[in-house]
Amino acid sequence: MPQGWEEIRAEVLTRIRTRRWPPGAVIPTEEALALEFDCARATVNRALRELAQTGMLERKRKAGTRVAMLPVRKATLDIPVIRQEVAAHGQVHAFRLLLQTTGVPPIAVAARLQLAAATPLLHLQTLHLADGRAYVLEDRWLNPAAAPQPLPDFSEISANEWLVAHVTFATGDIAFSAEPASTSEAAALSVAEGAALFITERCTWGPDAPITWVRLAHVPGYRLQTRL
Amino acid sequence: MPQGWEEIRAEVLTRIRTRRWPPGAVIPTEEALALEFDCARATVNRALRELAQTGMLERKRKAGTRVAMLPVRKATLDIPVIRQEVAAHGQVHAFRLLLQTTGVPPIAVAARLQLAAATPLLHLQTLHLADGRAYVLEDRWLNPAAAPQPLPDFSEISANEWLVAHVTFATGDIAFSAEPASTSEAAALSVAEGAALFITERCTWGPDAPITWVRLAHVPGYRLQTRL
DNA sequence: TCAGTTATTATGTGCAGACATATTAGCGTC
DNA sequence: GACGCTAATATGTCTGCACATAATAACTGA
Repeated sequence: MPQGWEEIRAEVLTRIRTRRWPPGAVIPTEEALALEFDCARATVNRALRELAQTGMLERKRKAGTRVAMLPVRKATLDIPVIRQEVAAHGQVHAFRLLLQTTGVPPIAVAARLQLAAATPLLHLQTLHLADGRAYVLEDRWLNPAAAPQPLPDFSEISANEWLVAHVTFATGDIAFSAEPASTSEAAALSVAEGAALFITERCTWGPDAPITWVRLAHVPGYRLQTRL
Repeated sequence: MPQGWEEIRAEVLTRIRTRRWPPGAVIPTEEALALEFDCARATVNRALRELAQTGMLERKRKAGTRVAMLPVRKATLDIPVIRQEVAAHGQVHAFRLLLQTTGVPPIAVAARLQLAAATPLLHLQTLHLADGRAYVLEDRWLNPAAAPQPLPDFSEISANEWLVAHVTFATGDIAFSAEPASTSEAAALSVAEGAALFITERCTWGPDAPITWVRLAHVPGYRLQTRL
C-alpha cells in the first residue's frame, strides 16, 4: 500500500506505464483513489496534480482524469549561467570582451525586442573560454534605458550575471537552433566557416521596456541534455 | 491584498523582481507571510513551493527560504510527436519509410542504450514531410526484445506513435545538438552536404530492457522555442 | 426536436491543526 | 577552541472538512 503523495504518484505512474490504465482511459476519481490508498483526497490530488503538470495526465472538472494520449511530453531543462555551466564540467571559466559599442541594432533584433527600429543599443561581443579554449561566443544587444546607471565594466563582470543581479525581469523567451558559422564567428571560435553551431537565442523584457537580446553560438560538440 | 495562492505567487515574484527581496536574501517565514496575506500557511506553502520548482527560490528546512542567486534557471519545453508538431503549424504531415532492416547497431548507439555490442536491433529510417516537403529525418534503432510481438507495419504507423501506445516506458533522456549534414542526410533532406542541422537525440528504456534510440535531423531553419 | 435552464459531479482551492524531518544554533564538556 | 549532544525552528506533509468552479448531464417547455 503506497503511503505519501510521492508513493501514490509512483503507483499511478506504474499503472499508466504497465497499461493497466492505458492512454486515453479515464482513471478513478480522487475520492475513489483516496479510499483505495486509505488517505485524504488532498494527498491523491497532490499526486495527480504533479503528474498532470508533466503531461502524463489530463484533468478536467466534472469530466475526470484521463491518461494522456501521448505520454511523456514535457521536459524541464536548466538554463545555467555560462560560468556555472563551465564550472559544472570541472573547467575554469574566463571571458574576453571583444567589442563594446553603441549603435542601432539589425532590424531583426529590434523587431524581436519590439523596439522602434532606430533605438540605439549597447552592443557587446564576448568570447567565453573553458580551460582557455573557446567555448561560446556571446553576441548581445542591451537596452541602456532598461538598466540602472552607471553600467559596470563589462570586461570585469559578464553582462548576464550583472543583469540578473541588477535589472528587474518580467518575461522572456528562449529558442534553440542550428546555424552555420559566419566568417566572424568562425574566426572567434577557431572553427571552419560554415561549421554547424548550436545557437541559443534569448530575449528578455522588463516590466516597462525590453532589456536585452542575446545570441550564444556554441562551439561544435556542444550538447544540451536532460532526463525525461 | 493578494488572495489565492496564484496571487500570492505573483506578489512574491514581484517582490523578487523589484529587488525588494534581492537575490540571495532570506524572505520571511511561511507563517509570517500567512499572517501578512491573511491566509493559511498551506496557501503560502503552495505558492512558495511552485516558485522553488521553477528555480526562483531555494528552500531548506530550518534555514528558511531565500531568493536564488541567479533567478530564471529552468524552462519547460514540450516534446510533441512529430505529427502534432507539423499539425500545429497548420501543415499536413506524411512520412515515408526509407529503410527497415535488422542488424547490429553502431557501437555508439549500443553504448548509449547500454546494450551488449552484438545485439541485433531493428533499424528504421523515416523521412517526415510537412506539406510534402522534407521536415525531419528519423534514424531509429529499436530493440525487438522490448516490444510486444507482432510488430506493426512501420510504413503505416510511425514508430514513435506505436511505441508510446504499446510499450511500457520507464526512463529516458534527450539531448539537442547541431551537426553538419552527412552525405545521406543531405540527400534525404534535399540540403547541401555539411549544412547545419538541428539534432534531437532520444534514448528510452523500459523497466527491463532498452527500448529505442532515435536521432531526429531537422531541416535547416528549425527552431525549438519556449517562454521563460 | 431543440434550445435554454437547472442539477449533478469531479476537480480546484482553502482552512486549521497536527506531526515529521532536516538543519541550524546553542550548550556543555573535554 | 574543538567536539558532540540537545533544543529550537522552518519547511514538508497529511488530515478532514468546506466551499468554489467548470463541465457535463438531465430536464423543461415551446
